[in-house]
Amino acid sequence: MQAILRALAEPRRVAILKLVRSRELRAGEISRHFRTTRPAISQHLRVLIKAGLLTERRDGTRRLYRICPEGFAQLRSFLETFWDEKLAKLKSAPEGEMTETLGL
Amino acid sequence: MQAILRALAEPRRVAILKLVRSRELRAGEISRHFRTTRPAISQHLRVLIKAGLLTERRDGTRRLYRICPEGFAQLRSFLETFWDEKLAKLKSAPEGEMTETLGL
DNA sequence: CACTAACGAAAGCGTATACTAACTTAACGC
DNA sequence: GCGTTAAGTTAGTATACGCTTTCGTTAGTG
Repeated sequence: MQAILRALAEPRRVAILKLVRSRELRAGEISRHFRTTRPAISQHLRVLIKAGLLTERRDGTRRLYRICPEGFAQLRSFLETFWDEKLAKLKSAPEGEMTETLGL
Repeated sequence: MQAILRALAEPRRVAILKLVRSRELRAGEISRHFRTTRPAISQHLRVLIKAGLLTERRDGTRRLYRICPEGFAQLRSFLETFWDEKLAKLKSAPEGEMTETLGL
């Protein structure tokens, strides 16, 4: 979960996701939308893929990128516990990251 | 928007939000749930407030913290454009952060 | 008015991370 | 096979960010 949130913390990565939101795009097309260098975008693409928000598909020498709905589904269900407090109380009784709490 | 996403990138800040999700808590109570020092948590609280995910209320020498639904509402509508692509195409025709695109 | 409790603010420090520059790899056309 | 196009990988570097320590502030309590 944290990987997803960390990935979205970078404005450029969000912008990339917006680009590929509606249609599949090639790496070159994506990087051409930004003023940074191509390797910089390439690194952002790795982060997004690792987070599960993006998928890569190879076509010859080209690489095509597309939104990965699974990652967003995960994010969605995670965030739903915040705008629905009743749900939250049910879902997180033992609470994942609470290993730190009450504890050591 | 980026402030919200940046705020959520830190695991401890997410944990804090989980704590105050159901009930209002004092600063001391919150920091007692973690092994870090109190100022560290205080800084996280500032970030969350600035992002609009948390609200502060003073009661004498105490400070009480509570989830701020407005911030989550903002986040929600932002993310909805990702799991509903039809919506995305309508909403972001000129596209906010696209100042960088096509452009220089 | 001291004294303590409950905090936040400021400064300093170490690490994580996003960038650039150079290099490498893989597929295609001739 | 050789060059070109399309892309990722690998250092290296500069800045951002989170943590700790110390100090400051405000409100209760005798």
